[in-house]
Amino acid sequence: MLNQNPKFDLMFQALADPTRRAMIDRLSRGPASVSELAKPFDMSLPAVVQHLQALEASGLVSSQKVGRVRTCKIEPEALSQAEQWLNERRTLWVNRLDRLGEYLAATADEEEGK
Amino acid sequence: MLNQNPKFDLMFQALADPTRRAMIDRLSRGPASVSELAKPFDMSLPAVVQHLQALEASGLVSSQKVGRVRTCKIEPEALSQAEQWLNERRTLWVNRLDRLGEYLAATADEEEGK
DNA sequence: ATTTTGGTTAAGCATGGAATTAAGTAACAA
DNA sequence: TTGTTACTTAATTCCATGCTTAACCAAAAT
Repeated sequence: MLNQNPKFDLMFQALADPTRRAMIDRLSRGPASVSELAKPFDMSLPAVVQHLQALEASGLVSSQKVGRVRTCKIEPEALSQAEQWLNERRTLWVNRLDRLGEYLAATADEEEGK
Repeated sequence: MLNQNPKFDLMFQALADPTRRAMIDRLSRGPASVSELAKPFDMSLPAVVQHLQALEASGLVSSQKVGRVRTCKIEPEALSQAEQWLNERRTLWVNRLDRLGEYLAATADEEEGK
């Protein structure tokens, strides 16, 4: 299916939960089955699967089932899209600050040299 | 107060809402008052202020009141922290993929040369 | 002094999210 | 073939979120 347009609502929503961030953290170290993913959490399996669904719906994680085990992995492109959204806004702001700094410096120079 | 520890729950929660992302987008172009921020939205002022509170609680935005107008601005450090969280996990995964690629390549070479 | 502007507080409502338990299915193992 | 493993589905509960209106307050303008 390879849907490429970023679903920021779902992505950031998915990232807002500590359980789901822990899952991403785990998956960043390599693929895992559902029950492997569930092991660290004091939580029913259906609860874990619901978190997983949130992660998949957002595109941050994908999975495929072989036999009876579903293996999950990170989708780095999606992570990257969220990253970029933040980066663009931040650099816009920071560059604006820089230009303001230059302007103030220039103005000060003029004052000095007048 | 200058609290420096990242509140990822609140940050990503704040980012999950399109109205709040639009506000950050607006603020990336420069500071704004509450009513300036509210203008683009078809929404009551209290609703906008509640969004703003979510943004401030997360640390992504700060504001200060002078006279009766409250001026809001982006906190680039907070943006950066969220960005880094994503980046660290993504690069971990990608590097792992690279090493796996190298391993497979090396194995193929051995096969070839045996 | 009165009105307008810019924002705040509070109460209430509707929807959605995180968890549970219980029951079901399908693959693999003995 | 019978049991165990690895999930899946469904129903339910409970709390959080996003929004509304109404009433309020204090600074600025007239």
